This record gives sequence, structure tokens and C-alpha cells, in this order.
Amino acid sequence: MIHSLQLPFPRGFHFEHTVYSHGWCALLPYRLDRTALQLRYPVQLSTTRIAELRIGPPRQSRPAVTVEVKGRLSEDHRAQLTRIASAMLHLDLDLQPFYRMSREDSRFSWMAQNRAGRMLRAPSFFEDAVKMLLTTNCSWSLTETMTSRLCETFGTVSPFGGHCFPVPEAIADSSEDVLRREVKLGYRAPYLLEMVRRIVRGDLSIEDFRGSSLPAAELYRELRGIKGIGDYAAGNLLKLLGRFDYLGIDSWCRAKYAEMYHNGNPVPDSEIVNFYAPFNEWRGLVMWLDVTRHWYGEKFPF
DNA sequence: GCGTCCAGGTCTACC
DNA sequence: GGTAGACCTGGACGC
Repeated sequence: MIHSLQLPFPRGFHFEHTVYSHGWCALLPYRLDRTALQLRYPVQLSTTRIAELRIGPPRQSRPAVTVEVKGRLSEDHRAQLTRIASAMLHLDLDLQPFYRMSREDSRFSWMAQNRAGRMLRAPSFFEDAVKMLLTTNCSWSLTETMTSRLCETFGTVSPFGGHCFPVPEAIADSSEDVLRREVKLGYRAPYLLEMVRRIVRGDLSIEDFRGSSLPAAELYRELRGIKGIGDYAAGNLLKLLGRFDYLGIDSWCRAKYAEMYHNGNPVPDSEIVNFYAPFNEWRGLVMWLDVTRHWYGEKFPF
């Protein structure tokens, strides 16, 4: 049975630019119908019940958000799914101050004009953190493969196809050997295992990062305290929390910046940091949009 | 077919 | 606090 959800969309929301804001839409359990521009995601409502969220192109300026689930949908589950869809699209992020700032600089005013900057997230910060760990020191195709194998090995089978993203408990009961041999995480295996076991023990309240009022520097320090999360991963996880104080520079950003501003000649990170420093608390977002600007004029790569 | 390099890094030991 | 070296995987590339 198909149910529709009503979400509170902020002014200036852009569905397509949110979906394609970075690579998350290409990682399971997200499934993207590129022709219809419909994003699907299986949500485990209980041990025996799974719903599929379907977020589609705008109708009357608002994306159509529907849920397919066998049978009736309780009010509690409807509210839960509404919260999840809202969290995925990061609808509570106010980008108006960022757009006002970008309009003041002709080099970056396109960001406001394109309503860019809202980044797709996972339903949980746990999933964001795991996926970020799996982007470190490898090609994008390997990130896709590792994520798929993680879902297939530990996630519940969805009646709508594929698997759900695993809960920490499912991975915590496993072993480093399984994570290395079957999921092929390599040296990331002990990092993931330590993270999920800390969560299960109650030593790491990972979902508290979302909605935290702590200063960005404090959140950054906490994230760096998770094994396997370094400067790059912590900086980019902060972006998924709506904090853009850190750049999260990786080799791809480095190369793109060098190509855009130095004819491809490598520059030290300190120069990139200085270049975006005037944008203060928005500098991480300005950098990311700047180095991905060609996506908006040409074609999104995912 | 085989060896090497490296990609959307991080940790640890050492200085 | 700065840096060298080790670390998994898998695709690209040269031979």
C-alpha cells in the first residue's frame, strides 16, 4: 500500500541539487532511479516490518514523498518515516545566511542562484560515519563495493529488493576476520568493529552528534576520537551535521583546486585553507561547492 | 599473466 | 608538532 507524507520544506529547497550534492545517493541502501529522479530507501520499522521510502521530483515545488509498506501505517510509524525523510534531506538546515553571503561575491553567487549546498544524508549519523570511514584511502568504486557487501552481510533483506543498512548490533556480533575476509574492509575492519562495539556498550552516543549545540571545534575533537576518523573524515562528517568550519580536504579536492586555480600544479593545503578562510563558518561548504561547480553546469557524476 | 602504482587517509612510533 | 612508514583492496597500466 502506498502512503504519502507531508514534509515541511524550507524556502529555497532544491531537490535535485540535494540528491546529487555528493556521492551518498550512489551508495546502498539508497537506490536512485536516475530517469525518474526518484530516491528509494528501505527503512526497518520493526524486526519483521520494512517500509520503502520513495522521494521523487517536485510537484508544486515540493518533492513527492511516499512510503510503500505492506498493510496499514500507524501514526507512530508515519511520524518516524517523516522524521527520517526530513533528516535525509537535511530540511532543518537554514541556508539563507549562506546564500546572503554568497550573493555578495560574484565568484560564488552561483551557489545561491542554484540553491546548492544542502547535502544528502543517511537516516542516522551512524550510517554517515560508517560510509565516511569507507571512503578513506580508496577509490570510489571500492567504497561502493565495501558498502554493498556490508549491507548484504549484515543488513535485513528488504521485500522491496536489496538489504537495509545494518544496525550496530549486527556488526558488533561479528569479528574482525569476517569484516576483513567477507566484507573486505582491509585495515578499516578493526576501526569499524571498535566503533560499533563502543556504540553497543554505550560508550559512544553517536546519534547525539545530530542536533548537538556544542561548538564545531568540540564536535571535531569528538569525531577525531573515533578510530579511523581523521582530518578528512571528521571535516566531512561535520558538513553532514550542518557545520562547515573545516574543509575536509582530500586528494580529489586538492587536485581539483590545483586544476582550477594553479594550472594543475600542486599547492600546499595551507594555501587552500587561506583561500576559503574569508567564508568563516561556511568555508567548508564554499570549498566543496567550488570544486564541484562543474557538476552543476554539466552532469552530476553519480 | 605479473608487478607496480595509487586512489575522495589514518595511525603509530619516533624525533 | 611534525614526519616517515605501514596498512587493505582493486582497478589501471606497462611490460
